[in-house]
Amino acid sequence: MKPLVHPTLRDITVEGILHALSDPVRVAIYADIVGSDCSQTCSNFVNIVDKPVPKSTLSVHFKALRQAGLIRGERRGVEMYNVSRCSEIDGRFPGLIAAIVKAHNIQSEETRTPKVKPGSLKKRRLER
Amino acid sequence: MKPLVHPTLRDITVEGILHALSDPVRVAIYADIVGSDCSQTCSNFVNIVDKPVPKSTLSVHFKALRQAGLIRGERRGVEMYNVSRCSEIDGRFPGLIAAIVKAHNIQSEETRTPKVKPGSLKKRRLER
DNA sequence: TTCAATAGTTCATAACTATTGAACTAAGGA
DNA sequence: TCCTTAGTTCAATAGTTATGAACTATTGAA
Repeated sequence: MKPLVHPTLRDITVEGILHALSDPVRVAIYADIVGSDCSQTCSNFVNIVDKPVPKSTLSVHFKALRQAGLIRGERRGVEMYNVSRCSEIDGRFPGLIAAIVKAHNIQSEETRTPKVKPGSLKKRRLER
Repeated sequence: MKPLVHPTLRDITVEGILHALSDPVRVAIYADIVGSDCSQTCSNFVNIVDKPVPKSTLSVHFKALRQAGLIRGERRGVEMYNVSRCSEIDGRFPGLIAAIVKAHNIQSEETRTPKVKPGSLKKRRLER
């Protein structure tokens, strides 16, 4: 099986990070990985949003997060464990990851307990 | 001519912001608008990156920034003036915009004065 | 060693999104 | 009025993404 590729810190770009996290599924996965203190397998995230994410799609999302330099993946047997590279990234772009994850959490919290009357938002965020 | 549409603060999403700023031309335009104290017309940005940006493309990019809620545009005669909505956004997602613009500036600075051997970077950013 | 189960990847294709030249609109002069 | 300038829209094309189906790789059990 092909070895996993991870960009060096220098090859990580702001645009790449923002693009990777501009997808609702990927930002949810990433916020979860950043917030957890142990590494996580792909299939933990099948139900990260309301609708189950197909495993081929999950695989593509994890590849996108790896290639953006946001996570590091390691195969262990049949599974793959993923950890965040946020402390590395923080050395180069201080505060960036924290601000994005915080904003994501604020938004998720709003969606979970909306201040406006439920259903009045045109596009509810977790729908696809 | 069609009136400009701007989302309300509530309708702005983190994903929308990240997507809008995941394009190298748009993030450069936006960082410039945030960093300047007066409003800016579209055509000021034709040479924001090394290669001139066609005006139809610029128009689409400004529409994307407006629809993401990042800027507010106002037609004045034949021109359009644009200002950042960062203080509004900061009320909802504190520190997000500042962190992204700062990271963009760090990256631009690195590219302008590379630590690695000159010429080894694919895309050098020209100064304006 | 063979089989089955499990985790993840690859491929093909369909659906979507982005770029841009050309034609257009609208405003402000001369 | 006609010209110029600023920006928009359209249409063609190029590029990207999502996902079911088929695949590989690893593990454990029989």
